[in-house]
Amino acid sequence: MEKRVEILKKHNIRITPQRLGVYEILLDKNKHLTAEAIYRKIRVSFPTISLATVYSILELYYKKHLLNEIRIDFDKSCFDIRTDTHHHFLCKQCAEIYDIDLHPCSALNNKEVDGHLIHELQGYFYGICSKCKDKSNL
Amino acid sequence: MEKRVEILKKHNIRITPQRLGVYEILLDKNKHLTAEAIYRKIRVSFPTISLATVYSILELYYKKHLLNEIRIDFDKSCFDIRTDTHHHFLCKQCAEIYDIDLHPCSALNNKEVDGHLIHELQGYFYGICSKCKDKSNL
DNA sequence: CTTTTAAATAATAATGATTATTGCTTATTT
DNA sequence: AAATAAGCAATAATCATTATTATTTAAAAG
Repeated sequence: MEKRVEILKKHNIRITPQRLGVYEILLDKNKHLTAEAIYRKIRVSFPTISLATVYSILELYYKKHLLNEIRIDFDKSCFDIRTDTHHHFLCKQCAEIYDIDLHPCSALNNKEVDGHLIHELQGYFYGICSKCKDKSNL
Repeated sequence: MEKRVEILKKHNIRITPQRLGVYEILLDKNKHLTAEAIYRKIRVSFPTISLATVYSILELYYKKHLLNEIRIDFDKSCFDIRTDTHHHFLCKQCAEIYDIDLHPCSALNNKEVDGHLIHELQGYFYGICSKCKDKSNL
């Protein structure tokens, strides 16, 4: 059985071409896509798909823990197939989002802070990315 | 000169009753208010104020670094007069937002991650707060 | 203290991301 | 192959935030 099909079935998700299409786009190297960006991409293979369908598929995947929704840009959500805990950096100049892996993150090693039970942690870094920094220094 | 007036003047902000009112509400112990919540509170003393004015005052204060905007709840921004770096916890049960101060935060001590220049860091923790946890354990 | 004028406010409309609705279509079950 | 439960497309609705504009007001100057 194909890998994508296998994963979706494992999570009790009914297989449809639209769902496979969205999943494939998410798997692509280009990460942190907005719903709108996914919509634009999937319309190449599914010209009649609607944006609402993209949202509903993303919501389904989120509930099944197949993706991570991040809101580093206040205006819109981005979606990421990486579901292990990691953080994000948003460049204020080029708007690119980078993954950030903090190795010895004290906050992550604890299950609690101030007596509160932690289920999830999102770290959002804002600044100027290395590429833009280099360009300014020319 | 009154304290609030002094602070606003120091930041080259023209004094208006509406601005003083919003500032007073932000100073109140009840932190992390949404624009809507601030609007509801200030209408007691300024019944004709409009929500757009509240937003414009908040934007002004943000640009002058008099407040911090957080987006721990995806749906709406919250505003906080604490401008020093600290993090936040959102209880999934009661929706209360708590301040989190991480003492030895490795991420904060650095000015860079992966070669990117950090200007700002927002840490959002999600889970069950101590109060709700205690209630469940009765 | 009045006049001036540049900025702030109120009222309202517009925007834009996300969600809800509904009738038709498709995937699984019988 | 028929039945049925779920998914989809199209579209409308929602809701936070932003833009617009005419009116009002705060600060500066006379």
